[in-house]
Amino acid sequence: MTKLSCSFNYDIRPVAPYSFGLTVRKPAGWSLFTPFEVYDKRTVWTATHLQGVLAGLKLSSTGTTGKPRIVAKLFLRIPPGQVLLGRMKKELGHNLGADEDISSFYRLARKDSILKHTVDDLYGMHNTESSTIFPDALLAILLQMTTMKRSNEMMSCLIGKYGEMAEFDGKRIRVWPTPERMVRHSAAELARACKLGYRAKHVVNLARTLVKEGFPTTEELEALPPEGAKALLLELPGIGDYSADIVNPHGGFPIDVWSADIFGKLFYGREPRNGRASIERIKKEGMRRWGKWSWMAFFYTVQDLDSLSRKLETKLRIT
DNA sequence: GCGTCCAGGTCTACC
DNA sequence: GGTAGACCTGGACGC
Repeated sequence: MTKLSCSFNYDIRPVAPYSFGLTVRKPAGWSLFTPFEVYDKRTVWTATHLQGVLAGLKLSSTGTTGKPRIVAKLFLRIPPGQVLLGRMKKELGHNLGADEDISSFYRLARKDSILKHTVDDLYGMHNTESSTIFPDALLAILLQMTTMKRSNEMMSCLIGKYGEMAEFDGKRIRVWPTPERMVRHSAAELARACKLGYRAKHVVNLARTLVKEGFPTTEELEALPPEGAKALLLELPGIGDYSADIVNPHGGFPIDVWSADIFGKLFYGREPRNGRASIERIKKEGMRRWGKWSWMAFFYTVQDLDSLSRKLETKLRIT
């Protein structure tokens, strides 16, 4: 347990439209930084690593979607220097999607027969990300070749046993483990403790690669061309085409068996007979249709399945 | 109760 | 360069 007793208050002014509620607590249940964060009406308590430092966060909205304002309270173990604090604030704003102008995506979406519904339903929702690729990469590995129920069990166990606990503002929030923490453990131990099966060796090998060879941060990957970033991600153990599209901060169109059913119905009016065999075809169609906005299109669609099912009179598989 | 199949992919050996 | 088969685990299903 790490006590974070040093705190700093400041305001974040996101680029409008920005819905705080939809962005920090996404309709499909995707967490902001960790599955163990706590919500209370217009406030979220969460924790993550900023500039490599464990940080507790209390975030509230005092604005509106059209005129957004986030009141942030940052909790740290020891006082940082002014330069480091400034970098952490900037990184947090970026990770919250506060600096992202989504107006171009909205212009495309308004003309699209599927997306026009999603941007009405989820107006102002922004994409969010972590400072390093490790949490998303772990998530992607734990989603592979299993049911959602078991993925969630593996994820909870991994974070519960190996993630650091941040204590601040009367809350205790556990965060995704860092690669440095994971390299202390063997694949056999992880397989036994959290029943990760063959995924355990991917988790350990990935952590070892990141610690030993280093790897660009999310911000550094964003500075590369999208395909260059993806090529680097594909070199990592346990990361294939689908996982790379989840992890890539440029976004991708991460089609797996589950989403192939959904987008198959949306594109062609019916679920593919063989989901796995149709992945390539459906992925190509999504990329053709939405281009550089493919990730945002994917993101908005999967957050809005319930409403889309009703509006398009198409039963979409929620889980 | 037991055997088989398969689930929100990736890797490797083989051709 | 393309592709079949193996890979942990546990729930669903048929018998």
